[in-house]
Amino acid sequence: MKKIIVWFRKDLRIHDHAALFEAAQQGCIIPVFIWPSEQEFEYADSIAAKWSLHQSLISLRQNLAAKGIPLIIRKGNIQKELLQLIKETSADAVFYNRCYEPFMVQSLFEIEIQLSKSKIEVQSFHGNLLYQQFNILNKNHEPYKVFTSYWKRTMQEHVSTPYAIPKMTSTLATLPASLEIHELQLLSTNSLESRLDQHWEIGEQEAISHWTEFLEYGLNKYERYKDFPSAQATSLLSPYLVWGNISVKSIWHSIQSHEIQGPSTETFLRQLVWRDFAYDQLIHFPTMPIKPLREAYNTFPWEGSSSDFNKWKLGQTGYPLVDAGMRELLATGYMHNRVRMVVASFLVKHLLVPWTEGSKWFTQKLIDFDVANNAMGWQWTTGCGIDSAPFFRIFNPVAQGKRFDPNGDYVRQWIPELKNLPQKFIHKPWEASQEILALAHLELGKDYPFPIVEHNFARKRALQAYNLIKKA
DNA sequence: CGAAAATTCCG
DNA sequence: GGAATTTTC
Repeated sequence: MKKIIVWFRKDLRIHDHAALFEAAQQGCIIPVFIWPSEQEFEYADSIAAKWSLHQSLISLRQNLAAKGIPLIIRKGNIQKELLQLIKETSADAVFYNRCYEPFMVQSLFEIEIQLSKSKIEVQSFHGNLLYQQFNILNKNHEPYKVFTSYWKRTMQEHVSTPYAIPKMTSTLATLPASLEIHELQLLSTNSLESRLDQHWEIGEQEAISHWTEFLEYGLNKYERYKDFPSAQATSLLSPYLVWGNISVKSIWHSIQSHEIQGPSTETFLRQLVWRDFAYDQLIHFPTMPIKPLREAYNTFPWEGSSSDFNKWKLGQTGYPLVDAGMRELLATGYMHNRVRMVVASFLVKHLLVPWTEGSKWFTQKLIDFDVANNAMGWQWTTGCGIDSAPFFRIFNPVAQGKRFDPNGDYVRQWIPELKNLPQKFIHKPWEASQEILALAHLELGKDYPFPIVEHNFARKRALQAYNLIKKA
């Protein structure tokens, strides 16, 4: 019987897993996970996402063990470890679902050369996105540069039917060596990250039950409330999509077959397609995580100070909505999407700190950190990306607060020192009179900072900086 | 006529 | 997002 290594990477599940299903049909399977030791691996510094990887591996190992299949875990150079494993198990084939992280693509290029030399069968499958991106090109056979066109095009594509959980057999008499999950050292000893377990339950079953509940009770409210951070109306699916606890194709199909359809359905599907669009960009522009797609931005006169950057990180900018978001991130590894846009815009445009610095902070802190989404998000905000917000669209943090957190509930949740301020001043405490501040037991400059930069000044300064590269 | 609302422009 | 311009009543 053919022995097939199923190489798990960002698809840590047993449902709708193309490589696992096909391998199980064709032979006996050897499931493998390898944590790359190279610093170039995009998730090497992702403290929060590594925590969720740890949980995801526990879940995958249990789900496979329940079927009598052991998961082999390794750490090191993936090419070396894979070749070693093939030797140890005398495997005939390697099956895997395609991943698009530049590090993985580069490593795979070398691995496939090695494997073809040693006559090992290699099969890759479509599994982690809705659509096969190399099929999605515009009429000039170029990648799409506008989301709406991309969306219209993908709406005409078929999303392949999810795979069932396969019957699996393992006939290995002796198991190759495997590390214990904790030996991957994915858990940080940092006190902030060790509190992630108070906010999240990560795993395949958790992902599915979470999604089922959202589909039943949350989706119909999505359109109306998704932009209000205090409404908790988003799906909170992103942490489960990073390591593939749940299959995005399964999500898509469960929405299609759901009896209740409404305006929320399309809005939600668009969000899933944005994720595909991010990967489409990453596939065509692998430098996207570190280089602006619009070249003029290579000479942008960034001048932000490290002290401002630190205040941003800690949620001490003096703008309540910005600070609430940054504190939510520190406390939970998560931030509402609307607020992500506001804090990112503030860092880049009000503080003139390079977007790559903000991107690094998100890389470390976000539980749902994903290379493609994060790079697209920062380039979108900065204005240097594909179909991005133009640079001159500079979010006013006070106006955004009034619009999306009208009662100030979100601000009060994450900035307790402001909790007694009346609604009128919750997004601009510096305008409150001494009397009102006293009543709210708030001393500005002591309990909560004055704004580190004035909005209109910062706005003009940003536009001036932009004018310098605009001519180029 | 003037104020307010809608549209357009910038990328 | 915000300023400038045009349309509406």
